[in-house]
Amino acid sequence: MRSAVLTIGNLSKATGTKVETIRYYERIGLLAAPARTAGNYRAYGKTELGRLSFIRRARELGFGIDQIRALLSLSEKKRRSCKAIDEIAREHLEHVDRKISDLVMLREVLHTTIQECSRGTVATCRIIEALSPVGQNR
Amino acid sequence: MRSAVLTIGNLSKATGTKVETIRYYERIGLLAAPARTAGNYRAYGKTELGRLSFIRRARELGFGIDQIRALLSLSEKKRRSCKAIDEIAREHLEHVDRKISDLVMLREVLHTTIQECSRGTVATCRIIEALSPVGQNR
DNA sequence: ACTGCACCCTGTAGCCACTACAGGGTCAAG
DNA sequence: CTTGACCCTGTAGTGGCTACAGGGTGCAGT
Repeated sequence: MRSAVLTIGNLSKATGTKVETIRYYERIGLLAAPARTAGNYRAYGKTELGRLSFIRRARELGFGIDQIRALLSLSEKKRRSCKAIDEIAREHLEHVDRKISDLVMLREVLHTTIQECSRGTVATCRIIEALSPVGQNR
Repeated sequence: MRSAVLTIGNLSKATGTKVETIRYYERIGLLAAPARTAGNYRAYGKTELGRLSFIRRARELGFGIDQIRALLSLSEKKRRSCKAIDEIAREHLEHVDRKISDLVMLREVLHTTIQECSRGTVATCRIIEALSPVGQNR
C-alpha cells in the first residue's frame, strides 16, 4: 500500500480544509490541477497533501495568498539562502504588530466610552454622544 | 446663509469619506437618498452631514454596518433606555478583545519561528520547517 | 460664445479569501 | 436497483469599500 489516492473529501478531512476551499486554491493556481479518476474525481497523493498542509499552516499564521505563493516557490530552492523567506516573515510580523497596536488603541477608546455610559436614557448616553458630531447631540 | 447645500464632494471633504463610499452608503440604505439639484446633483444638508459623521466615527471604532444601522435607529429614540446601545458596544468590545488575543498568540508563534531562523539555506530554514508537515521537510 | 477643466452622474466589476448554493453525475452498500 | 454519501461545474454572495468607463453639468477665463 504505497501512498493511497485521496479524494477531495479525504484531503479535506486530512487537512481541515473545506472542499470548496481546495477547489478554490486550484482555481487560483495555488494547488496544481490533480490527476482524475475514471469518474472524473480529483485524485490526490502525498505531494498535494504536503503542499496543502503547508498552505493551511501559513494561512493560520495569517500569511496572505501571494505571500504563500512566494514561500512555496522559495521553499523549493533548498540550496538558496533563506533571506527572502525571512523577509516575508518579518514583513508579516510587522503587519501583525501594527494591527495589534491599532486594535489596542481602538479598544481603549471603546472601553472608556462604555465605562462612561450612565445606563440612563438614550438622550444622555455617552456612547451616542461620543459618536455624534459636536452640537448635534440634542 | 442658513445651512448651505453641500455637493457630494463637499460632504466628502467635510467628513473624510470618499465620494464613492457616500454613494455606496446610499445604495445600501445607510444614508437616505438626498434631494437633487436641477442638474441631478445630490444636495446634502446639515442632517446628512451629522449622520455621515456619526457613521464614520462608528466605523473608525470598528463597528460593522449592521451595528451602525442599529445604533442610528436607537439613537433617535431619545427617551428610551440606552441598554440596547450599551449591549451593541459591549458585544463589539468583546469582539475586539478576542481579535487582539488571537493576534497576540499568532504574533508569538511567528516571532518565535523567526527568532529560530539560522539565516542559512532554505534547506535548514526553521520558518519553512515550521510550516512543513512532519517528515516532509527533506 | 467657446473652451477647458473640475466636478457630478449611473452602472458595473474588482478586491480578499473564501462560502454557499443549484443542478447535475458517480459509486458503494444493502 | 435504490438510497444516500460523495463528487462535478459554474455562479453568486459575503463586507466594506474602491476603481473604472462612459457620459453629463457648472463655472472661470478668454
